[in-house]
Amino acid sequence: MSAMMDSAAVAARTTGLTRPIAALCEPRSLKTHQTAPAHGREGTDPLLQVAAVVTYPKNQTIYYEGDEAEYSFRVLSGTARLCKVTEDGRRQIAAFPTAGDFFGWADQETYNFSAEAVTAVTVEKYVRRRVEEAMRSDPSTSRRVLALLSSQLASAQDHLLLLGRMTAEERVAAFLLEWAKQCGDTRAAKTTVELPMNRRDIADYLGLTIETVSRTLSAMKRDGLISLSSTDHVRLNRWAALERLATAA
Amino acid sequence: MSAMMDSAAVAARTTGLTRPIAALCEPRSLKTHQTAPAHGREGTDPLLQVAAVVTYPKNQTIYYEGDEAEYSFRVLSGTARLCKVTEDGRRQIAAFPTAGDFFGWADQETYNFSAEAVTAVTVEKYVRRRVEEAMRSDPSTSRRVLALLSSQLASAQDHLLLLGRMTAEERVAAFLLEWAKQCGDTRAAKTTVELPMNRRDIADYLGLTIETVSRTLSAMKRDGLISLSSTDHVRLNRWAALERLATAA
DNA sequence: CGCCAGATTGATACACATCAATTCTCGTGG
DNA sequence: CCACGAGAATTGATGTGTATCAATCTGGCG
Repeated sequence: MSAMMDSAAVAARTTGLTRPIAALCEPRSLKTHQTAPAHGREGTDPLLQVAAVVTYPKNQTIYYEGDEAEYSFRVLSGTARLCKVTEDGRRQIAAFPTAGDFFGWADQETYNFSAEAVTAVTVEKYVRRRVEEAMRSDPSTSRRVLALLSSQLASAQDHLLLLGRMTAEERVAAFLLEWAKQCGDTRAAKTTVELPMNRRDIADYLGLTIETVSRTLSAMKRDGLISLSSTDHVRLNRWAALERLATAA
Repeated sequence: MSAMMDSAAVAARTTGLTRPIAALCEPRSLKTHQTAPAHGREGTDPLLQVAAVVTYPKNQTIYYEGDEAEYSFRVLSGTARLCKVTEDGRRQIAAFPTAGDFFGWADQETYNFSAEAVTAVTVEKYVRRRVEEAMRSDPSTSRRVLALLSSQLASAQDHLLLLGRMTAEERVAAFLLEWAKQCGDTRAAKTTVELPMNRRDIADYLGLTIETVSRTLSAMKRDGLISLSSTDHVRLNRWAALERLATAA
């Protein structure tokens, strides 16, 4: 996923692609990597355009908390982060949207979290007003959006338990498993997870410090739970043991 | 606390009232008739029922995490709590739904948090399948549900910052203000907030222990930020100071 | 009045943060 | 190809905020 990063010192580039709203209503899991969509390349009339495909380079801000919530997004490839920073610099990351994930839907006027690119990230960018129109005419669109939202809600709620009640070790274990699962690595005995984000991002997601994350990973390595082939490649050696930690058994 | 417990050794009681789905979406009025009282956690024919008004006594479970998510709810009066408990007994409360709040919507098959009555709580109980039908025929219902869901999502995300990055003092300040605001007490210089939940509930909502909550409240009292006329009536003496704490300035 | 669950307060422990060096990684240019 | 930075990660020493353990205290109720 770092292949395209360099060329992306350029700011976000908007293609002229038009995407059908159907992409939102697809009944099947959206977690499939879909590369360049069918090139419909119809008229560039912005009014006819429902979704544009946009790529943001690593670390670029997609939108700021407080911005008018004019667009919503669906990730095609790469990883983003949704975060909030206090006045004195403390940061909390709410989620790392990856391929198939939806973000930026706000019913209020403004976004209440910022969105940034962890790696170079390609998204479908929807004009919210258009999506609302589509929902009005097509109930299945509503259902799809509803499903996406409620799955986001469930994730956020699960994360509350992690932040409120889990130990550092449990948080890290939960994080590794969550990432492994969503990478599609289905509990194969020994899977290797690639972590696109750095230690600070992980720490801010887990409500810990970089040092604690690092120490915890080192301890897990020492105990044989994981192996670290490189700083961002983790092999899960003892899935069951990690599961036990993650569920706070 | 045992005031009503006796009369309420009985399980939740379903009144004969029929509520139109209109409560969820102003314009329409699907009418159904359903008078069967029936005790227990169900007992009425769900197929005929769009929304029944049900009252749960203090501390009764409305549904369990993992139950099939057949109903969703809207609070008419009283306070509920949405919580999750780990195998070893740690508990996290995600929210305290009060009048007007919607809960129990899950797109998955099962609830992923339990719901319990903090005080006696009266709710509108919707058969989800019916709501889904209504959404299919009336887009405004979808919009309404969507708005409710996304506001829940925003609250949950805000709470992530609190649990992940705030100190005990900041958490308690944020909690008091949140409760004061949602009680409609509009920043009158000195407002008194009534807390329907006990210290354990507060602690489990804020990711702290009872002792820490208690100590923090005592310290705030000592410093003149608040007054405690009784254990569950807090007067906010210095709103601005509390706001400063709550926003982690 | 006296019970008892809930709340407060106190003493101490400990998990994680903070402060402070290294060590690792990797991109860059000689 | 290797030296060289410089940021990122790790590791170490120490501090501290909150948990834990343990008494009281309080207020509603029989």
